[in-house]
Formats: sequence, C-alpha cells, structure tokens
Amino acid sequence: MDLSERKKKILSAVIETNIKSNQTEAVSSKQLQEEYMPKVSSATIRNELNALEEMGFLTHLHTSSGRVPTREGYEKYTSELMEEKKLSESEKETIKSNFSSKLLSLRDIIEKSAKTISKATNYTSIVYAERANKAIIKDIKFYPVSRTTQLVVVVTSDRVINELSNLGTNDENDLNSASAILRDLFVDKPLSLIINKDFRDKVVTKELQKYKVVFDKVIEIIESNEQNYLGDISIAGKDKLMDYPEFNNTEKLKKAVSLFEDKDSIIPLIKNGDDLELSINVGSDKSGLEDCSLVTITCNLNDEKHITAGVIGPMRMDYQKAVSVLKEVAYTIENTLAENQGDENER
Amino acid sequence: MDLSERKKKILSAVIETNIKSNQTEAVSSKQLQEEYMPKVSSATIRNELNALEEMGFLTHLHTSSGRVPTREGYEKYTSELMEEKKLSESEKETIKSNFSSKLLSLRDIIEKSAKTISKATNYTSIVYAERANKAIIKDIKFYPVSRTTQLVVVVTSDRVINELSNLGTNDENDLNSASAILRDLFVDKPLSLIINKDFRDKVVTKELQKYKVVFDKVIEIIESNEQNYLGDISIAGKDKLMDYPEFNNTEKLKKAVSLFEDKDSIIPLIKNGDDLELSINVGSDKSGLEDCSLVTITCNLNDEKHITAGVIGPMRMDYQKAVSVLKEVAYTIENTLAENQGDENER
DNA sequence: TTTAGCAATCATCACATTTGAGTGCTAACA
DNA sequence: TGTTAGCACTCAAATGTGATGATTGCTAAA
Repeated sequence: MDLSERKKKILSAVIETNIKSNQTEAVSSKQLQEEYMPKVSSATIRNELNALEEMGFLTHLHTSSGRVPTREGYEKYTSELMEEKKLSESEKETIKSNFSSKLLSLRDIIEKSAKTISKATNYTSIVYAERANKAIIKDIKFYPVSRTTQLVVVVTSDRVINELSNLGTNDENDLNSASAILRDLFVDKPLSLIINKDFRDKVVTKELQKYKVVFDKVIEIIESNEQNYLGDISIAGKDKLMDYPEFNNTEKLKKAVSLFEDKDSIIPLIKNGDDLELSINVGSDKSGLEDCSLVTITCNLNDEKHITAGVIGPMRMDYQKAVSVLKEVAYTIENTLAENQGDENER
Repeated sequence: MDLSERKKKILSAVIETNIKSNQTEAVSSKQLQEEYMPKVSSATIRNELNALEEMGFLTHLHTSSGRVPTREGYEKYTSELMEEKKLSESEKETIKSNFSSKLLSLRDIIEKSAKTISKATNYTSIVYAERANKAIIKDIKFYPVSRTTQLVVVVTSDRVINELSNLGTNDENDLNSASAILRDLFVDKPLSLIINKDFRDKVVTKELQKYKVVFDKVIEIIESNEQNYLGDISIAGKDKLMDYPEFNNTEKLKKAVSLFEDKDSIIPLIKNGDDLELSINVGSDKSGLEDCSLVTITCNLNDEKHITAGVIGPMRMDYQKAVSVLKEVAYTIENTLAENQGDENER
C-alpha cells in the first residue's frame, strides 16, 4: 500500500511534531498547515488526515482532539518514511571522547558504550556482549585461601572463571599436582566438551582417581558457569524513562524497573536472532514493555565476539537520533579496537 | 525526656497503625480508642496526642486531619519503644532455603542475600562486601589472545583481576619469562606496596629492563583496579519502592533510581563507619534519599571480610520486620559459612 | 479536488457546594 | 487533677456546574 507524496509528508509531519513535543500532544490540521504546508488549507489536510486514519496510521482520542500516530504509523515511518539524520561533528566528537584511547577491557567497553548512548539519546540503553560459542580452556589453577577454602581459577579464551570452593585438600603439593593433571587433560579443550559426560567418564582413570573430589568440584564450577553465564550486559540511564510522560504512571514504571533488574529476561529482548546490523522494533511485542520501542545495532568486536547495543524508549521515540547515535557508537567500537589492534603503540 | 507508659503506648500505636496501613494514613483519636484502648475516651487520647505533638513526635497536616509521626517520632520508636519481633519458623525456613548448602562464591552470597532480604521485607535491599584492606598478590599470568592482545590475570588474596591489554609482545616465551620475573618480584607482596613508586623504582633494574612495557602495563592494571575496586555490591528489589505511596511522585522515584545506578554514591551510604552490628538510620540524613530510612547489619564472613546488609525503605517502614529479617540473614551467612568450614563434606 | 464556513463535540479549567472526618475547647464530672 | 461528653469549627476531597476553546466532520460552493 503506497502513500501519495502528500500523505507521506503529512504522516511524517505528525510523527515528527509528536516526537519533538515533550508532551504526548495530539497534532491538529491547523498546526500542520502553519508549520509544514501553508499552501493548502487546513480542510484539505483534514481530509488527508482522515484518509490516513482510515488506513490505520493515525488515531483520534475523541472528536475534537488532534491526531496521534498509531503503532502502525510509527512502524510505517521508521521502515519507509524516516530519513537518515547525520550527527553534527561536535556530537560525534562528544561520543568519541567518551572512549579513551586505551585498550579497554570488555567490561569497560560495554559500560562506556551504554553510558555514552544513554547520555547522547536521553533514553535507557542496553549493551550486550554475547558469550563466545566456543570457549577454550587455557589454564586451571588452585590457590589456598583458608584451611578449607581454595580459590579455583579457570582461564578460558572467553572469560576468567574464579570461584571459592572446598577442594578437600589444602596441601600445596596436592593442589599443584591435581591442577597439573587437570591442565594436561583440559587445556585447549572447549568448555562444552568438558561438560559432556562421555568425555568425562573416559578421562577419569588412573592418576585422577586420587583427586576425584577436586575433579568433581572443578567440573561443577565449570558446568554452573557455563549454564549461568549468558554474556556481559550493561544498562545505563534507567532513570531516563521517567522523563517521558508515557511513564508517568507507576504501573508502567514498575514493570520497566523490574525488567531491568532481571538479566535473564532482558537478554532475549536484545539478542538479535538474525545478524541484522540495525533493527527497529516499534511497540516491542517481544514481551517486556508495552508501547515501548527498541532500536538495536550489532557490531563485531572480533571474529568471535559480537556486541549488541540498544536503546529502549517510548514508542514516541526520536528514532532518527537513536539510529545515528547507535551507528556512531558501533563505528567507534569497531574503530577503537581496530586502532589498538594496529601495530603502533600509544605512548 | 521520658514518656509516661500511656504516651509510649499511644505513640507506638500511632506508628504501628501508620506502618500497617498501605496508605500514608493519618491516625485519629477514635481509631486509636477502638483498636488499642477502649477503656479511655477519645477525648483523653486527644489530650495525649496533643502533648505528644508538643514534644515533637507527632504532627498534623491540618486542623481536621489525624496525627502522623514526625521523623523524631520514628526515631523515638526505633530507639526506645519498638519491641523485637521474632520471625515465625516458616519465615526462617524460607530465608534459609534461599541459601543452598553449597559453598557459594562471594558474589553468590551477596546476590542471594540481597534477593532474600528484599523478598522477605518487601523493601529494596543492598548487600555489600567490603574489599580486604591488605590484598596480597598470589600469582601473575599472561595469556595470548590475539596478535596484539593479551589477557593479564592477577590473582590476589581478595579477588581475581583480569584485563585485556596490549603487552607489546605475543611471543609465548617472552610472556612466560616476563611473568616469571614479575612473579618473583611481586608474589606475596601486598597490592598497596606495588603501587608505591619508591618500591617500583628500586625494583626496575637489570632483567626487567627488557620487559619495561609489560611491567608498566601490569602496574597500570593493578593501580587502576586498586583505585576503582570498592568492593562487591548487590542491590535487589529496586521496584519494591514503588509499592509505597511515598514514592508515588516521579521526582522522588527518579532520585532513587539514579542513586541505585551509581555504585560510587551508594557504597558510602551503607558503609558502617563504626563496627556497629545493627544500625537504624531514620530519615537518612546521609545524602541520597530524603525521608527514607536505612537499616543495616554487619556480619563477618571471615577474619578479613565484612558483609553489610541493608534495607532501604520509606520512613514509614516496618522496622520490626526489617530488623528481624536482617538478623536472620546475617545469622545464616555466618552459619552457612561455618558449616562449610567444618570438616564434614557434603555428598 | 480544494476550500470556506459552520455546527457539533469534548477535554479542561475555574468556581461553587456539599460532605464528613477529625480536632480543640469548654464545662461538667469523678 | 485527670477524664469525659458535647459541640463548634476546620478543611480536604468529592461532586456538580458552566464557560471556554480547540478541533473535527460535513456540506456546499468554487
């Protein structure tokens, strides 16, 4: 269903006016005429508005109120009508300046990104680093802490697991030979393999028998980590939602705050099924928040690691701003890293 | 200034009625008479209320409204009038059942504690594990990740630091001999010493010269961690605040949500200057949230590590509940750990 | 197809009125 | 001296009323 040029212009105008106003204000035919199309009369615009309403893009609160976009209206706008808006140089500069030139840890990167996006857009932002599919074990070491507590450190290509445990012995020699045996068995093997029972059964033999407790504990730690570790996530600007009249009722706000508190439910939201670079989800049907929109972008940190950055806000969101900020941040992430992976050394 | 028995009873009754009602309801003389003291007339109670008001423990919104406790009233109540309320066995059981019998990591303990407290009290809870004063370096290792990125792992008696860095070389031999030298120098030395410039200057000599870049990077990582690591903190039930009419205005809510987002400002709040076991702070003057109360308890995880658990809620908080839940959790923490430090092995 | 003109609609505001819960005070009582 | 009944007074909250103005839908003419 294609719209006439004038209808496109009017729908865009309604939506953009709506976005710019701080209130959830309805837009009137007169206002549109004055600000967008002084050549035609308000009556003409009214006719067009009526048509757009019949198509389902606009709606009406009551007879004498102006027009408000529907979910479908926003969707039409983001998917077809919206033009790309470049950020000003100073805005770009501000974003870049948030990332220091140092090579940051993954945690740093996602936290900085989330803060930056939230500050630049004035919406809540979520940045998520998926865990690697195939983490390889690099090292296993034990450190005595107290008589009955040992620190277990498992270094993988994806993350460093460290947990206190009771390995059943605190003898330094025992710990050393146990870890040596485990290293022999596990280093350069994928985490997923170790959880596999067949592999384990095949392996527990001879020397290992002596360190059965240690072996079990380490498996337990790896298993629990492998099951619980979903990736790294950072959310910033949770309070930003409250600036928008859409969230002026406590019910909605409560839902949002609970959602943000629970990683397990927020990760599926932001996880991009496909490898879309940019995705705009209007009136997020994907559970969570009603009448909210979610804009996400995915970029590659390296061959193994994807980062997905997103903006959550009211349906009446400044999509242009959100998109351009996300693009800039994604660019900066890939770029910052590229710089550091070059051969030059800072300092 | 001591109160007559009847005044004590009336003040307690006003406060407890106030706490029990979901609304911020003022309490009337008639209500008090019916529910607490049918032997005397409402007029008598009115006289007493008047006296309590003159002492500053109660107040009045307008002539014909009932009485509401002042901050001073709540303080008097928590410090002198409130009686200890034991939890029922089933409540205790519920709390205990949240902690599995496994020896949990510190992170697990504080997260579980926070969730448990929040669930049991219906208030927001904060659990904080202070960092150890004297962390000792136990190990330093490097792992090649990509051509220009290495994983630096520094194990200390207090935590495991791991960061990606560019050490300037990816040669396994180089990395190994560099880490060997650093281990020789640093293992069993306190973190604080390593940051000390004098010590560093004394140490950078002969063999180390070759690994100047590596040395600098490691120092940088340790230094930054030592400065930024404040301890582990977990906050649960941020949405609980919204159940209380006190937080029905967006302004307050926004403040609360922003506060919770910022670790740096929340830690000083909960940090107990003295080693008080239990502390009740009515109408928390300690920055942060106005008209809020903070109840905290401190317990020892081991000789080095203290855990502080707290409840944040409106001044009109169920202090009895908060105190008994906190006590139970503190007991469980110390106990759970004690069990695991015993000699028996589960399984 | 566009436009002017006009009746109809309805949220919003200001203002008045009513209602009822609750206190303060006074005078009498124990 | 402490307690009580009774009553006037106060004030928030609920309810009602009417005016205002923005905006639409419709019609008929250009």
